[in-house]
Amino acid sequence: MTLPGDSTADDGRGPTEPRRIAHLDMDAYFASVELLRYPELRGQPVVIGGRRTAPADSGGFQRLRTYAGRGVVTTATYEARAFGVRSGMGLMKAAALAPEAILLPGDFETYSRVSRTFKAAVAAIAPRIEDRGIDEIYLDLTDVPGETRALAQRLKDAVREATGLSCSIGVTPNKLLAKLASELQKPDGLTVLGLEDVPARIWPLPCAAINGIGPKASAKLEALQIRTIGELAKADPAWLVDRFGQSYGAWLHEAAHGRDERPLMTSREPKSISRETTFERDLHPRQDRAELTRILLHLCERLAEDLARKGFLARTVGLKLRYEDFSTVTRDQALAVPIAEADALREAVRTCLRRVPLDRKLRLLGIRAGSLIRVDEFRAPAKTPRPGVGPGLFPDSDL
DNA sequence: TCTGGGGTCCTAGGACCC
DNA sequence: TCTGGGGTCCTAGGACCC
Repeated sequence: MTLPGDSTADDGRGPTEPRRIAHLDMDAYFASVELLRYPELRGQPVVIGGRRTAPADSGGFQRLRTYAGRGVVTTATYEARAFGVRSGMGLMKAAALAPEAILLPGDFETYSRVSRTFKAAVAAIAPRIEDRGIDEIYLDLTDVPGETRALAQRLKDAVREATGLSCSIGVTPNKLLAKLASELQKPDGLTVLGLEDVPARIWPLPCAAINGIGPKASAKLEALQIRTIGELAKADPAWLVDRFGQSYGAWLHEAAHGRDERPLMTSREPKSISRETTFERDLHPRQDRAELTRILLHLCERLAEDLARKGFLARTVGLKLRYEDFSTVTRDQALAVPIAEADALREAVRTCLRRVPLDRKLRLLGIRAGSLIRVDEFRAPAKTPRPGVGPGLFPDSDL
């Protein structure tokens, strides 16, 4: 995937001069933040995940084996990973692997605050940053003075100074390689690679190590006898295009050779805001109608709060249902007038709800505000009348 | 052991307009 | 009477990422 890069902009470098792009990734982030708070847990297997339960136990920590529910592992310490525990794994499965591991509920407010702290520390040294979520960023070091490795070490030191946490950094000519490089020596890693290092350092890795090759593509490649990035690099591009389509096939070939011209995105506008929840037990649209209605109204209120706080209006509203068999359906509704209030969201959701099958138990409800526009860029044509609100969201006839 | 919650991007068909 | 191509919007689903 080659986009016109910004590497030849008017920055004094020649057209062939490589960029210096860093990927900085916090090590076992949520778990590491918790270890700052509970140093006595250091060295133990600790798993973050699940919902905050009632204040619970008297002083002690909850053991994973006592968990019952539908939560997944958000992060695990390296000690817990040694038992095979992985991010995204169901907590019940993790409990079978590491029953004595400590289970802590996530505290996202704290993780966000620490995230802002480490990003500010980095920005003081390298201000061109692409935010990639709570625990990772890309940096453009091209115009930051200093020898590459020393500069990367300075960044690591600044993060540790500001937060007490370790991170791993990869510095390479582009984002794709930087992401791969930051993983190579985790935790507390520092890896500098050039394009010439790709055969020795990148080609032995499995294809799924590449950002953008997920479980599906990986399985398909494996079925084609392609397991490593090196094997992918040797595949004929036309053959890849035949099997993966023009766009993805061509990108696979470029990625395997470590080529990537994507520029850093130092700012972006959100495209959608959503809220969803998985129930503790599956709910039936008929028998549990009242509870489902209550949950959906609560989601509308939370989404309305999000929109108001961030200053956006929605021009489309989406509904998402997940059935007991994990199959998922979505319905979208475009709106003549952008909305943000809970009542209006509820009316839009009601029209979506009329278009989905409600004959099976549900495990998840979600709603989404899409095609966002900023409140201050939209001048409402006076007061628009809203449709009246009825008693329940789920229509009697279907339920 | 059945799989969270918040996002982005891509594809593809149909409607509709020029 | 039939054929057409391009562009945009809407909708649904799916892959992928953190």
